[in-house]
Amino acid sequence: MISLSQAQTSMQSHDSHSCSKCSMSQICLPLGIEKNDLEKLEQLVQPSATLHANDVVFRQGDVFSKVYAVKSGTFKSTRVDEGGNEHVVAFHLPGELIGLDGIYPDEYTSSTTALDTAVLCELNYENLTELCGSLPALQKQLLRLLSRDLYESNVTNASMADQTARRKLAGFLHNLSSRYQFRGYSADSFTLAMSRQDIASHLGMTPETVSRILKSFKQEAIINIENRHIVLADRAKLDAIVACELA
Amino acid sequence: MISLSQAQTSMQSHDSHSCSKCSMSQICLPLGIEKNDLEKLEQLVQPSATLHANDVVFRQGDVFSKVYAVKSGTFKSTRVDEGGNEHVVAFHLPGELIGLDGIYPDEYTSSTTALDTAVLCELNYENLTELCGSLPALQKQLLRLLSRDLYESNVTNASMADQTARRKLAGFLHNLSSRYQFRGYSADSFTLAMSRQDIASHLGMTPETVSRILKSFKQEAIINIENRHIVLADRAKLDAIVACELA
DNA sequence: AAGACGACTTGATCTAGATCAAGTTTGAAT
DNA sequence: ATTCAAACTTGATCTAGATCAAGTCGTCTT
Repeated sequence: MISLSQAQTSMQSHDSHSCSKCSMSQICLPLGIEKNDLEKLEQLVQPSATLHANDVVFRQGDVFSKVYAVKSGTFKSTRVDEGGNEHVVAFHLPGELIGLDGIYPDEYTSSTTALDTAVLCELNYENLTELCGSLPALQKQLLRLLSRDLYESNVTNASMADQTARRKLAGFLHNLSSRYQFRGYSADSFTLAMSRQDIASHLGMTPETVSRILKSFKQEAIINIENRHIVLADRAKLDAIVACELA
Repeated sequence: MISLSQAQTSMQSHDSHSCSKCSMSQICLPLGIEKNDLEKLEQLVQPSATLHANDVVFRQGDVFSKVYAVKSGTFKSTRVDEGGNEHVVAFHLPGELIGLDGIYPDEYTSSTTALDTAVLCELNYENLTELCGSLPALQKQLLRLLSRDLYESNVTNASMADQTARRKLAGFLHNLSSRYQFRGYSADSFTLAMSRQDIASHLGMTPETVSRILKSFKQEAIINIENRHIVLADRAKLDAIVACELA
């Protein structure tokens, strides 16, 4: 793993950046902002250099000062709890904000690392909230994105408790698929950026169970999976498992 | 259960209200706002009539328009997932905001009901965000409270996955205790407003397991529990279970 | 191309907690 | 006070998934 200081050094900004040219602008913070106001937001945004798998963005406990928007690539946030167990709290796709749960405690509550080649946009939180004061549309969108994270976290909570491992995993694939589709990628065919171990940790099960259930999904022709490339072959069956209509 | 319309009728506002006189003002939205600005916030706040156990505040799927601050009493939010299973997503204590996860989808994502005698403060969300534009301190606090909810939800997630039922339940009692203490109530002696069933649903286990583990905690002199009144008798042992230092 | 270390899979066994099935207690309503 | 239904407890059994233990495969390094 790359050290924090190394990671930070590697995140020198590129010179040119423009939210208006970014493919995520209709999903990310700029959504709803007038074109002439967009410049003000762009002045706050510091794009990162290209990051690689295992590069660390920030560590749990670091003083909170910035939020990050995913421009491309995938990230995971992991948290070590009071008992010393590490859990994958969330995966982050392009257009999503990272670090918002650090606002309240004024420190990051989880560590975030890149899972593949990725680029971030860095925003100083103080400056962002200040700008929100004069751009109602920006304030609105920031609150919307925070609310979405809260909603996603609550849903994950609900679908993790109780449920069988099959259903959790079906729900996870379904969720990933929707998020890819929302971003204009294929809903049925994508590459998992995370390891089986990461998936297991996120869903509260063991990697062995993840492996066995993916295999059973494949045998039942619900998915086709080859290493980390997955094809959702039978959406109806997958949804039926999520909806508890199928064992 | 009282119907939505009944509940709404029962929530006629009281005439007088003042955040400055509310005992939760240093925990709730008013935190950090100048005294002369506080009036503007107070004009937005509509206090509810006294609510009683099982009164419904809003239902999952209702159009989002208001957020609610708990003035007194306890609430639970429950969500029915795609599979038709109901889960307790969160419990809400005085000074906490309810409904924030409805901002993004523009509808409430869970149903909220009172667990005991309680009073709410109702705030129109549009008016609230508008006021945030002119009161930076209010904007800051709203974002902080949203962030706190996100953090709490993530932690719940992490501590629910994986863990033994003993640890989940110890963590739950620890969390409740901290929140009571933060509000100036006793950290070691309180009454559970929620049923064993609700606790079980929130933690992803069965009521039988909750019952058995509470009994074992009592036998080990970690807690003393009589119906819904609980005394945390051995904080060190409880913390040790949360920290996985004790079976 | 060889080596080596993770990542992943597969199988055998074990157990925490679910499920099923009665009880018992509690507190609200008559 | 009595009744009743819901909340809670207790016990017996069962099972999904954890754990333990070898494997095999993939990919990065040299």
